[in-house]
Amino acid sequence: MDEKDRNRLIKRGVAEIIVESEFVELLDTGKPLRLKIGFDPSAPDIHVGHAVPLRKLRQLQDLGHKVVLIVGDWTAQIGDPSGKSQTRPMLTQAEVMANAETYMAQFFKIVDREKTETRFQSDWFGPFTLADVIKLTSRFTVAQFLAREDFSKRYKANQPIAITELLYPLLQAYDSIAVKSDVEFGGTDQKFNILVGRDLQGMMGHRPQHCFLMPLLPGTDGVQKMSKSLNNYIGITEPANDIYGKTMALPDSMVLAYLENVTDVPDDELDEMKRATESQTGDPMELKKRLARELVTQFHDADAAKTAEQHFERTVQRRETPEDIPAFELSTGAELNSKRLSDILVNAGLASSSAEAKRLIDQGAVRVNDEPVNANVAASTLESGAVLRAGRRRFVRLV
RNA sequence: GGAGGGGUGGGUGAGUGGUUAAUACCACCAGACUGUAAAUCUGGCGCCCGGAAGGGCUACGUAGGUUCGAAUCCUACCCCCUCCA
Repeated sequence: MDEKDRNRLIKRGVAEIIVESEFVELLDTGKPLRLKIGFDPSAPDIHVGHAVPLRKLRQLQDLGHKVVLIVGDWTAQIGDPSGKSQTRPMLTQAEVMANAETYMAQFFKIVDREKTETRFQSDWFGPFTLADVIKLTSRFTVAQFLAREDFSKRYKANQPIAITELLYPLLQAYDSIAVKSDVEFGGTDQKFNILVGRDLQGMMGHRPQHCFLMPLLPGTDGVQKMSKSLNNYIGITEPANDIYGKTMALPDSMVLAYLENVTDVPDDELDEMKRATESQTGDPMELKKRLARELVTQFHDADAAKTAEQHFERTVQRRETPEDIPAFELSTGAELNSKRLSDILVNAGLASSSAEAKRLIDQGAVRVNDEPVNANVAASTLESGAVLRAGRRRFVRLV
């Protein structure tokens, strides 16, 4: 591996490697490594933020290394202490399996299934006894765990910390023992947990794993990290138009970070983009379109990217009506006569309640055949074939 | 076990008997502007009925109660935090 490739591997889209020099040495031995990554089967939607570590795994797989995917069916019941976590509802075995399958279907859109070993925590935690738990917990102190930022912050702010939450890093650490991992992957927020695994391995006579920490991608709001619960995410299974549209709605300041971390735009091209952005000689919208195309191509294909771009240019930039819009069947006769525009908006899914529909009408967001409609007219005035629009991007063709 | 503080809309957080569907900020939605975005400005932001005017219902941890009227008072319960043990 030449210098350039190696740099790309250990620098781009990587926040920190612990210990980097040792990891590089290990890599150079050519020995196939066991790359650990885990997930909790509680919220199985993978978004572009998750793609950062997954893409890195893929790169390493392509060099001959093996991914060990851990289904956290025990840790899912605790919930990773993110600061707001509540005791989570226990998942049934069936729910765990269903979630795991949903997750893996997405996971393997990025990671190579052939070079992946999937393991369930219950394999080793199922037979765990209280004696094992005590032995495990006795290796660490409360002070060590309070060093973790989440915990210390909450502790100082008089917010509850459940004892089970303290167990979370321990379980995750023990996973590393169980699967004999050489390297563990995660976001920078996983630093503490992964290091506990490294420590535990050392204590138990295993070779300590290296920690591969990836940056947390900011969400579409440009401020907080991307997450489903903040609704600032781009899901990798979302329709092409949505991926494209959400990308275009990103603040300009996010574009380079996304290009660097979740696309394969060549390094020198990326450098050129950075220069152009800094000197303000580039075209920010073109750059963002490039990103949007890259993402759609990655999670769908190049054709879908082209179509999505055309759709965006037509509907958002030129505010025209797109070509293929969902049809909504108007009822007929007496039933129709008793309804009004607001009812149709709700039934067609353009508004979530009739109160919202009326608000949209009042605010001039509703158009019929591109003509604003400012009154809640009778539904009978609507003709089939007409295009009903609410806001920028919600359309329906009446039939 | 004891003493004290607290639970309000997606979030933070006002509100101590009526003009409170509930201040403010954030988030969100729509409109204007625009290069997509950001910024800015304007409006909105529980649900239902009604063309509208307006009306009704539900909501302030849970369940009861007092009152013409309760997020606000009372009782019980649940949960959280702090200090003491």
